[in-house]
Amino acid sequence: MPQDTADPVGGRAWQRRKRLDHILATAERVFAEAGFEGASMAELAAASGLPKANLHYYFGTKEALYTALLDSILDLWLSATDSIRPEADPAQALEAYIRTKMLWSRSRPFASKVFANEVLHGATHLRSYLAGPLRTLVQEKSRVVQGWIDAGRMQAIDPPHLFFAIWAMTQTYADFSVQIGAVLNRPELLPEDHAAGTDTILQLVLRGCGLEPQEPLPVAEAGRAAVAPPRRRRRG
Amino acid sequence: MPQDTADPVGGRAWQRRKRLDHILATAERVFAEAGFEGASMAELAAASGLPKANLHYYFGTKEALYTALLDSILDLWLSATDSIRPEADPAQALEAYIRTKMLWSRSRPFASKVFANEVLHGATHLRSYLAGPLRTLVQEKSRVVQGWIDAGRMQAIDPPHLFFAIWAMTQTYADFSVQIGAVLNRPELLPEDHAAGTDTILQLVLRGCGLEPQEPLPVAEAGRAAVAPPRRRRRG
DNA sequence: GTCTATAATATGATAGAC
DNA sequence: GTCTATCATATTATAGAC
Repeated sequence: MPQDTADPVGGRAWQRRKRLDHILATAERVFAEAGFEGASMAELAAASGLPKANLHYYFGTKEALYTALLDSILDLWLSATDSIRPEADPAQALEAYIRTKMLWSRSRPFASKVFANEVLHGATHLRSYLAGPLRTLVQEKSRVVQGWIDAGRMQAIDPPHLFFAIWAMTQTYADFSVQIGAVLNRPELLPEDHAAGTDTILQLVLRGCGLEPQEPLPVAEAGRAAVAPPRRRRRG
Repeated sequence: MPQDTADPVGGRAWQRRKRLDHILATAERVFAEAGFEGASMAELAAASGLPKANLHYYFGTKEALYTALLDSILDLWLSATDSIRPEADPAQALEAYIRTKMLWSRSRPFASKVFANEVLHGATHLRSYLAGPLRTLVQEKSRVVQGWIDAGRMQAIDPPHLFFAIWAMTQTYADFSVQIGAVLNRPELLPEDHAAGTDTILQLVLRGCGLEPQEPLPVAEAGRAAVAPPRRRRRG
């Protein structure tokens, strides 16, 4: 061992990274449930099984820990729109986007809640992200959607507001899961609830954009037997 | 003045009521911006122009003030679904409901944020409301919607999840206004932004439920001129 | 690098003068 | 009824032993 700058796999830096990730994962849950001010360093320490001072050693301040957590969430956030490309089929692209967002609401509900809490309270730590990368992304993807509209490939709609609607409908299954669970009379949301939500959102967006196969419409002519529900795959 | 139990208009009780309402109105804004733990009694006092002890005199504890505020918000909340009645026209009823919800997102954004914050953090103070009056209401209104579907008056859809989607899309213009404003590059949302949002939500829901006049659909046949946007009244 | 003990401050709540 | 002064506690943060 001629040099002590070496840091092989399993070394100190890796140990450190592992501990940082463990703290961040715990903080995601605690901050999601209590908010920034509602969560105390004592609570965060207890939840991660470490002494309070240890958290300060790794992150300095509570706010630094919080912003590190936000950064780790935003990394994930921007990549979801990959399916929205000019050459893609509009229906398939929107469906893939909605399914991806719904998957995250189920797999990363705490991340969604931390983000929601931050925006709800003014996005003090997110201003530059919202007005920067996010706005750029929405502008870019809106041009793609507008291109589909101009080419007659889908019904006209205001593209940015379409994105706002999709974000709202998908993220509500994470952020407002307590309300949805209470209304559906469940202790917590089941996979089939997410599946039914996905079906509903897909129907609203795809039909709303004129992208669903238009089955015989039940317009003014009642008296017919109830139309069969347009059940999609992955039904619960 | 033979009896001192009299309390005419302009009397002490009225003064008291006025002051309570003033405190609640201020608290709505402060709690919306900071959350329950994030808002301090000192901040609430400063915002309402009263000494801290005065707030404690009127409400006792911070939590009592907060729950009083929540109650005043819930009173408003349940009345929005009045238009959803069996004999109503589905399209008109849903449109009226969506417009009412959007109006509140514009006129009472702080109330919406307080509610959102409470649900986001587990709805500790709202459990009985969510599992009680709200669930009952959703069940009742879902039967109405299912009746419309069974009568062939609209496309099949999962009624509770339709309500979740409408809540999410409309309330996002209050709860996430900071994000929407940042993306649209505005210091704050303009009336025309709310109008464009209303148009988008109406299109998704009404067309999504098979309730919009089905204009010539731009299905597979491109090469045609861009279809005219289905602009609704009150456009910005 | 890790953790116990403690400092410095902010907060919810109240006693008691007016 | 109203408000100033103050208490008791909880919180962030750090000093310093190991």
